Amino acid sequence: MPDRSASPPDSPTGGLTPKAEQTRTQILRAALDLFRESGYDGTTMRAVAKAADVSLGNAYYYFASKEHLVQGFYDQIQVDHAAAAESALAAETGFSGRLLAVLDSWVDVAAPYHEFAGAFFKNAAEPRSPLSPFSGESAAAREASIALHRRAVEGSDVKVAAALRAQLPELLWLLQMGVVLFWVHDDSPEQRRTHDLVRQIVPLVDRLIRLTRLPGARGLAEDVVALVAKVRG
Amino acid sequence: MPDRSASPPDSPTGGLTPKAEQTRTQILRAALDLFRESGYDGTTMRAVAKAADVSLGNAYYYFASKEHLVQGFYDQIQVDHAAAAESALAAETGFSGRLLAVLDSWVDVAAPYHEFAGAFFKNAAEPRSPLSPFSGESAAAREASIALHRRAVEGSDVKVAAALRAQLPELLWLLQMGVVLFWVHDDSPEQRRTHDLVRQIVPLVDRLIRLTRLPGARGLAEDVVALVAKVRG
DNA sequence: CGTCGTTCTTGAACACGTTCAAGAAAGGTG
DNA sequence: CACCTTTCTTGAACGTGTTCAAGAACGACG
Repeated sequence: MPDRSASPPDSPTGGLTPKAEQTRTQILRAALDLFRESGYDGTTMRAVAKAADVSLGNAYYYFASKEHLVQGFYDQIQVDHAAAAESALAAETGFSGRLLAVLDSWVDVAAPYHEFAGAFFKNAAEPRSPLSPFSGESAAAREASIALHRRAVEGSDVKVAAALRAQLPELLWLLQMGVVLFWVHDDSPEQRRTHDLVRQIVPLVDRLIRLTRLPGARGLAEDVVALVAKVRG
Repeated sequence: MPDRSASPPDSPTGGLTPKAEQTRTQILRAALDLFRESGYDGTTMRAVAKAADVSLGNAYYYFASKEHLVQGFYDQIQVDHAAAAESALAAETGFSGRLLAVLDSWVDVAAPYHEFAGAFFKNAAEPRSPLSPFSGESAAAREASIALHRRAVEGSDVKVAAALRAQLPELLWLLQMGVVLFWVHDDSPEQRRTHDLVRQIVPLVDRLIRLTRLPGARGLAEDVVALVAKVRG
């Protein structure tokens, strides 16, 4: 009796895949090409299968759904962002500059996918979707992104209230999610408005963080941290 | 020659509808009932049409798509919220209490739709969707919601930096959007965690606002307002 | 080699959202 | 009343994402 719930390699480079891992990447590559070319809705699973030289059913053997193909896009952009941010970070020592480096490099890296991203962004917003940035399936990418912000913080000179320090990278990641939300809605050419937003908001964040060391604000900062900690669980 | 782009009453209670407006509400009512009962994905347009005693094609004559049926849900919940918040506001004079009244009453009013909301929330997140809270089609509901927050601010004793005062209702509306985002992802029974979030974040916001009058923070507040103003355009 | 269990592959079939050509009612206008 | 235009109504048909029963290919063990 064949396994009813035929679950193939589920993770990007899942543990269990002999050599037909190649077929998987073949499908994924075809999908990303078509997504880029015709957008998400404009790309049919039949077209993906044909471009990858497999049958329709076979595509579904490797990817549980069309949405799952998008996870490949996530992984790709995350890797690209990590590389771009890393080289931008090398040139900056101030906190402000380093945060700007991380945020701005994301906007640059994501630029080619802007139109396509708008079309499938809705899927990411669905709570139960594996594509949600808060989902368990996205944990790896999320952690990697938070780690990037941690590097931005730790490599800098920023003085921050002790209680806040540990949580800061996660809060900055949240800020980045906000930037992404804005970016997706940004119709301006070259996403100039998102660039402007980033450039203006970074010094504000910088000042806000330094403010947390003032007597009147420290307690507030601690409460914010406590709130985030409680709410995250 | 019949009008090719057969556009029927587009707005909720659009100007031009003789008496067959009744058919429209009939369909809408059937849809909302089914949505509540079986969720968004579990409800088919065929089922809606049958429940409303019209043909499938006729449902599409009145509503351009399944998503457009959801606008009815939006309108309903906004009206309910306005009423609930109004009565809650009557009992509160402090800013903190008034803000809590507005946010908490939303969570209460929306509770019956929590499961259903999660299923279609993705549509609202799509930039080009008319259901997006930032879209032109949602402008009316958005304005009404902002007006509610304006009432919360103006009826209270809060002292806020002048520059911030005008923008505050809009910022609070943004805060509410954040609460909605959290609510949609909230799996806890009765959405207890969202209630906790609201109850904890309100005093924080209260303190944060009062802080904007301190010398060290006032400039920052003004810059935030300037940023929001620029970014909104 | 033969046999069995697992992994992989296939295309037909299903249910759905949506479109469309065709026509029925309804509402003037003479 | 007859005629025409506009509004409304219909169900078949299309293309889509997804499922499924059936079997091919493969690998291990005797």
